[in-house]
Amino acid sequence: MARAAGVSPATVSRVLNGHGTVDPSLAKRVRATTAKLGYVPNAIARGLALGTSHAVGVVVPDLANPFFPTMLKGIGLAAGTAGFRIVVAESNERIAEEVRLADELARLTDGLILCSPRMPTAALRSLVDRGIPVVCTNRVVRAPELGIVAADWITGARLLASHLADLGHRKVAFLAGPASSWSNQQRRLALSRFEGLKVEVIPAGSASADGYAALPSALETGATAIVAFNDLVALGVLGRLGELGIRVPDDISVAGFDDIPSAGFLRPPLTTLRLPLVDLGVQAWHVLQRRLDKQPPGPPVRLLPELVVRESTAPPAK
Amino acid sequence: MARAAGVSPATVSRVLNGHGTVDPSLAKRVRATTAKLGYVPNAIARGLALGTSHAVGVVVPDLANPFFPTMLKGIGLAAGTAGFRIVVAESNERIAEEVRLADELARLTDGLILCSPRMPTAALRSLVDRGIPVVCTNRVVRAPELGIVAADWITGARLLASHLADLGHRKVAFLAGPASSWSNQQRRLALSRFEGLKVEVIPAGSASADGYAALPSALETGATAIVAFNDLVALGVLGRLGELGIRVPDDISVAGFDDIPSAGFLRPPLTTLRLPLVDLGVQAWHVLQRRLDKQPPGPPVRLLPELVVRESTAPPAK
DNA sequence: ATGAAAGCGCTAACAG
DNA sequence: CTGTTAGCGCTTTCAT
Repeated sequence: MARAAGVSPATVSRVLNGHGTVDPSLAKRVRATTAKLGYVPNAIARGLALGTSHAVGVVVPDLANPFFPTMLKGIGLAAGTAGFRIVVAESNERIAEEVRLADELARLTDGLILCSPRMPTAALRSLVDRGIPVVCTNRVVRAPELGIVAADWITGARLLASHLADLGHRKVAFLAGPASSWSNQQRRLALSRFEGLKVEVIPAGSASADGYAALPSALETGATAIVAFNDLVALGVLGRLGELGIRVPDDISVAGFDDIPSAGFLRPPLTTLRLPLVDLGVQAWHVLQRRLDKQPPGPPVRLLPELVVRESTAPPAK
Repeated sequence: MARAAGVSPATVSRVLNGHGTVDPSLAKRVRATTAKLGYVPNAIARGLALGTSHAVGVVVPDLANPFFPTMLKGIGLAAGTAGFRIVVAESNERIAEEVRLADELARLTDGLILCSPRMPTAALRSLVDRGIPVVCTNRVVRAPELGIVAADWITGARLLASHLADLGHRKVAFLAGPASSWSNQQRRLALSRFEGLKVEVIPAGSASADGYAALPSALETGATAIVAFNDLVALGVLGRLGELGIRVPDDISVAGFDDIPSAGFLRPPLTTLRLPLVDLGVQAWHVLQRRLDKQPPGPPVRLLPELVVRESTAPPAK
């Protein structure tokens, strides 16, 4: 390339990166040549020389849950503005896979955003101790150099519990998500501790099929309302309920978490806790950027979910 | 690292990559040292030296549509087995963005998988002409070195049309997707050409909100069945219909395309055309792998969708 | 079987 | 303002 334009590689680098200063006529010649040859700098070589890939790794448990893609939009948006690209990997909710991916991405990129990670705290710490800039979303872990951006599910779940209690419910079934999920623990805890509501915890999972499968057990508890770990699980619940001819909210109330895009279009529209997901992604990027700049991550960012009351919750039947 | 183990870098490289042959005792020492230091080879430098990144880029129009994540699972699975990583980017249905991303990823990776690309054929050809291994899913473009993996929507849509006609429907409304979408064109074409079914085409889009918004126009046509561009759009339709108190399938039938994971959990469960998405992803990888090995892509792979009849379709009311 | 040396494509420091 | 030089961290001939 340099030869084709009759200049040195350094000059090419200068005009392409807008550093130093170059004689306009030379610059023009270089640009003309790059255009003619369709030349594009090799990002790998550039990364090696600069010691930075201008890419960050993002690992998510499950892309099929709209929760994560929505957050990715936010991360991608903010990172793109700063000239960074994101590399996303999916762990399929498997912890070992998650650790492996984080490790691998760390070698390849400048930093990591771990979304709702399920890995042990020690593994998380080890990443940080290796000097890798990492931010963790939806999980709070005490570690000085770890960035944290998480929802305040305790307050959020209390909002929901209080909505249900106000409606007159006294006993609710909570269809729990993955045990290793911090969000799940928080939601369960807040619900259980709420005064005036008896909550039965039924193990379910994070997918619609899990909700579908767990519904009968929830029914057996005699609860008048069902709170699902997330909207996907609630969707499965709604499906099974419809199949059984049990009406929502007349016979039983149902609520979820996350407010995925479909939540408002279901029949009945789902009452749920909305998290500003795009914003959450943007914030995660900003915290990471601070770490990339060798600055401390700053205090944990906590986002408050908003209760979205739709038609799936109502006073109990009797 | 090499010094720490008291050997040359070449030897380290040999034991880590299992190439050449090294004295077992040396190999052991190297391995011990790598373990102690927690040393991991720098993927970037490795990429430069090898001339390959062992990564492929995947660009999708919209991660929020479960269609794409599901396919990504397939690609990731197959690619991972072959020691490749995938880098995914989202174009948000914007054509210019899509072209830019493809371009950028091409510099960074060894090959490209473009999912349902909306870019002009010329742009697609330009990528191929630059010698980049690329495979295109859900779009058929004649170009010798371009790999193609696509659904046979013509046959698929005919399956659906015939199901509807057999039920007794004579007039259906098709809520069309993005005009630049090949799938949309194919589906619309096959439907329109079907004998014995009058189809009214209503512009909608690819998201639930588009279905929700377009429903009134569809109703005005007096159609007894609505076919949505995809399941997400159908979801919006179902939501609006419920809101209006119009019963499905008693008053009107609804069908979609794709069979996203929620389709079976909706009320009523949605009749739709299922594509083996994970398999589609796996196939896309295999075709790309052939190109990475400098082989021709082979003939276009066509997958036949399967009609999944659930409860959202029934004979027309009157 | 092993080490020394060259080079992947680029950028940054240093001369001129 | 521009070319020359060195080097990013690794792999791979080529000698030994």
